[in-house]
Amino acid sequence: MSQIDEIGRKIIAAIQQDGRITIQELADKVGLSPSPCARRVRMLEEAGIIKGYSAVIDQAKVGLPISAFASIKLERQREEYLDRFAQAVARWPEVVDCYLMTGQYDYLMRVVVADLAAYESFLKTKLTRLEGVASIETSFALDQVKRSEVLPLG
Amino acid sequence: MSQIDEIGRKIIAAIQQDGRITIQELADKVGLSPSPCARRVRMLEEAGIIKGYSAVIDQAKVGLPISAFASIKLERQREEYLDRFAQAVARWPEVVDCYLMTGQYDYLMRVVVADLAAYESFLKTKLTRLEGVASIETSFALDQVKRSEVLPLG
DNA sequence: GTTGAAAAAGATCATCA
DNA sequence: TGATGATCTTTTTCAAC
Repeated sequence: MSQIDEIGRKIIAAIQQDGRITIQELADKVGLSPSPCARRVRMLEEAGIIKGYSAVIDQAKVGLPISAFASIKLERQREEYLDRFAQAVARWPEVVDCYLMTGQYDYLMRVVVADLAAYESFLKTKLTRLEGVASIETSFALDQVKRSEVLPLG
Repeated sequence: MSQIDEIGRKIIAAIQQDGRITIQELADKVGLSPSPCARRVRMLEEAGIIKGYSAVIDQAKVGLPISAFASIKLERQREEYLDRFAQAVARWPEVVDCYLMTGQYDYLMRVVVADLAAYESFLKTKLTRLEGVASIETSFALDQVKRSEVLPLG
């Protein structure tokens, strides 16, 4: 399963950097001929290692300059609350990332919005209305210092 | 610049969901014929709205199950420190996301590693060695509840 | 795993409305 | 800005090595 060899790592690295690289270029880059290279990519897709492909969009340029980080505590970590929370989060498009955390908070989420008013609205009409939410603490990002699409393989 | 019309928004939404969608399919989906659709995609690329394309990789399946969130305070928010910090972060592949923040911390970063030992090593050999870092607080993600590649456009 | 060739699919470009 | 059709590139699939 996670028995990925040197060539597999090279493919994953290259395909993260350019999700639209052609099989020929990729084959060159990893030192393979096109056929086995294509076969390997297909295997990575079928294994779920490559989950999909996406265009990387400039948030600010599409009118969404704000990333708000909300740290959330639930009243109790009851299974029921956790499930409901996950379902709600899945429905809300503003929430682009959400993690179940160790430590003093239960969740950390990144919320992408156009302005503070939109964040206010997200809080009032969605997050605070969810049952079981005990507290919310928000920090705002002033600037994105780094965003890498490439995982640190070997 | 951010004068994106309905079709532009549809293109951006669709191309985030599938970064390898063909121009034909995309054209169908947004109600255009292939040529003008391709022209629009190229314009979005040239405007930097589409920054690139990437394969979405399953972190856990490539042996990187841990996301650590480090909140960092600098000694002083001197320009010099900020620049150096940004440069260091750019060099470290473990740091996949990093934001300059409002509030009690200066930075929030997500660090992707194979295990706690690797995070320890990241702290010891890299982060704590950087001049100007006053404090580091880490929380670990137990689970990824959501990760969306799609921004909440209109 | 490699090579090479043929068929199918997609992208691109000039041109016209 | 959008549509159409010709051309070129790329991908895929297949054989044989």
